[in-house]
Amino acid sequence: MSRGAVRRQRRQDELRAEILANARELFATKGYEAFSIRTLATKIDCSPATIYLHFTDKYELFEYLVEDSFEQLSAALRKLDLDRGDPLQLLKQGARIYVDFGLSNRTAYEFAFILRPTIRRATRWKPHAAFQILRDLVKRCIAEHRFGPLDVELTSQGLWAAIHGVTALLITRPSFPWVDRNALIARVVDSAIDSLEVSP
Amino acid sequence: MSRGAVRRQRRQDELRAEILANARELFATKGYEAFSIRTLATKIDCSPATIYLHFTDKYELFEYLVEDSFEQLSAALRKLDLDRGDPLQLLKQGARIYVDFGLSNRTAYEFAFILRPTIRRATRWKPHAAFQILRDLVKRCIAEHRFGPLDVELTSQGLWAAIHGVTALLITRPSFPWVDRNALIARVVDSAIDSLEVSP
Amino acid sequence: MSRGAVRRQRRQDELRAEILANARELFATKGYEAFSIRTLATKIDCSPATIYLHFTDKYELFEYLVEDSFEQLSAALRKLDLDRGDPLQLLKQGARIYVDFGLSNRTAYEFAFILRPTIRRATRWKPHAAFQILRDLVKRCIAEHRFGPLDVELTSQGLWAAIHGVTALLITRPSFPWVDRNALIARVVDSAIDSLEVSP
Amino acid sequence: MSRGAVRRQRRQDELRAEILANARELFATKGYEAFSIRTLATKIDCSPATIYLHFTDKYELFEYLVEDSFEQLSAALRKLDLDRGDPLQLLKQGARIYVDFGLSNRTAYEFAFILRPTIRRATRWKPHAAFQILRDLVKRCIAEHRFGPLDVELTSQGLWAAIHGVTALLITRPSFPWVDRNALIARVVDSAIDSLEVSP
DNA sequence: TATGAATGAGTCTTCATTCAT
DNA sequence: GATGAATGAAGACTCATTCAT
Repeated sequence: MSRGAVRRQRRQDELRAEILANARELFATKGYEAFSIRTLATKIDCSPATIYLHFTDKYELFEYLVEDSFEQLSAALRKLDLDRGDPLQLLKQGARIYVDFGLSNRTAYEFAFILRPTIRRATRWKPHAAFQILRDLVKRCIAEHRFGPLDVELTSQGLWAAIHGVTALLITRPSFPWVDRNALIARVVDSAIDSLEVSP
Repeated sequence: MSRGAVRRQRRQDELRAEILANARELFATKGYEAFSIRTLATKIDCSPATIYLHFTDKYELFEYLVEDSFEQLSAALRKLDLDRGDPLQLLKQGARIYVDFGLSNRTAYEFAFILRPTIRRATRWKPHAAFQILRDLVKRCIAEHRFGPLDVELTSQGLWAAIHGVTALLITRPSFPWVDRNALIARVVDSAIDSLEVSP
Repeated sequence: MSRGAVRRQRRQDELRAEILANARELFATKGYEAFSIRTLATKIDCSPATIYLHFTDKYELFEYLVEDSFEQLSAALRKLDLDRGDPLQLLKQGARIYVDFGLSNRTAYEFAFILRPTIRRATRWKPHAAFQILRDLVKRCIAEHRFGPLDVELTSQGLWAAIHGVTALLITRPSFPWVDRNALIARVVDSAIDSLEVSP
Repeated sequence: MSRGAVRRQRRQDELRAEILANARELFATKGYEAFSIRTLATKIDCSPATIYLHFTDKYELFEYLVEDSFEQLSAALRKLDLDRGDPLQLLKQGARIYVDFGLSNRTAYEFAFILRPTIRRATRWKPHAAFQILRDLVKRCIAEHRFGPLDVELTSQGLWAAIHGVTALLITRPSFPWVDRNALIARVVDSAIDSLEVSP
């Protein structure tokens, strides 16, 4: 690749990154419908047509951000050393990472679990990688007798539901008079997991 | 009030009710932004301008439906005889009613806890009546020593978060491969509450 | 109807008429595709949205003008007293009226026989009233032995084709160095009809 | 010219040919306005900018195709041996070739006689070579006393008009319930010419 | 009370064209 | 010679809202 081409590519990438960053922001604050390519273009100071050089349409842009958000969440969870250590501790840590990820990456969390495009161009929500990780940990907890002989799928979904609950509420109702967030999260996570434990 | 005035008032009320019923439907299927006064007017066969005689704008209409939805939820919960019986059982029943309400009144639940208007005209989300009921039950559980000496507020919020989690996911991600819904709900409720119990 | 309503209706009708007149003009000069609702709106000094109060979309507006043009042409032809007189003379007069109509109502003629919308929303071109009149005259010519025993349909279509030819060329290629228009039209009409005559 | 230059020139020419072939197709299906350089570029798998290396703009491309179409039509007509044989038969054959050319080369015919670009950059339609051939035959018919002492120009234009009529209608109104096309064409041609003949 | 008409602003998207490389 | 990137201008169309009636 020539010097010029390299430079061009770089500018290109920067622009794409800027589009994504701003789109993320806008989608999350406005929701799918109220998000407008025009506004986005204005915000990053380019013409609407330029956006279309990178994404074929609004929905594709949205979809990309959803994928990307799942990606980020999985990445965060993969930082755990999943195969070693007490699975129950790992599960609690995982749950905590999940919630924390949501709170420090609100927009990503919104894409992954809250926003819904009106045009459901056949968006089927399938178990995501993060959920797989959770499930694997639950499986280990059962296998290693930290939990009773529970149904893996049921347990995992129940757990996910509980931690999604805190995360979603803290994100979407920030003005509610919440108690200390850390305590709240801890309580939800502990309640959900402790009850499954085989008492020693 | 004269006979005529009465009749007029009645027609008035009917129209208002029709507006509300259809608006609820539309808001819930389309979301705040994609909802259109025009479409609403067409659906109930009147002019857009007529809607404005009952609600000053789209947002006010939305807000009304939010209030109303909270109302409905509280009404459902008030069917419990809150002052008698085992508070722990009552709490579980209450939680179950909460989730069931959400699933059989998706639109109302969406208004109360999921939808967010784009224009955040300083909507402050304050503890709603349903939450108060929950809290009162928690308080009784503690007072009657079914729970340990827990923080009422923290416990109540944690509980709410968990049950909101299932409800919201079941509503907004219907195409996810959920396990049996009843079992899932039961698990979330039980997990959240059992762990708080003072072991007998 | 109240005084106010009448006045409103009148203004309404005027606007509609203005829309139609200007749309006719624009469609004819620009063609279907290049015609723009925006331009039309600007020309009659109203907002684009206003146009949509009268016609649901560009295509419907176009279609209306097509219908209307056929209507006008038929009206022009119906001025002939079709049942009396020498059918051959009537036929020649009819042909002449057809061409003259086209030349003095270019836009109407364009709608009826020249313009084609790109989006062919199933526009099936069916025999129009003007063509029926032509055919009836041909039928009479045959019945009254001014023509030989010709096929009515074939003869009528052939005749139509010839006179459409002159009309279309004179309209769409005005800068061609035509001979005297009257003579040309007369020639085409005469040639097309004389050859069918039973020599006396 | 060097070997390299020759090869380069060849590639060049091929590209140009491809542009033209596809542009012809697109212009004819979509009309002048709906034709898009972008679509063209996509179709032949090159960048829009590349098209501009061969034609200064959309209009020039269009114009070239018009010229070229006239060219093709003349070529088809020149297959007649114009100087020998019965001029009247030749004229009929010529007319038939004209119509057939139109029907089997719709796009070319559209360019030559039907399509009109919106931007009329002062396109003056001048007598084309095909017309000249027609006129020459008419002249011979008169000179050789197959026709009466007619005005050459008037006769030629009249003839052209008639055969353009069938051709244009058959092309632009294909869904009309036409009688047998061959018979129709024959009728139009015969009618137009027979009437000019000096009866033997 | 109810509404038909009207509109300004804004939606997504496409286009012909230019220009630096 | 060829192109990828960029854009200004324009396309059809929809909407919340107002206002005269």
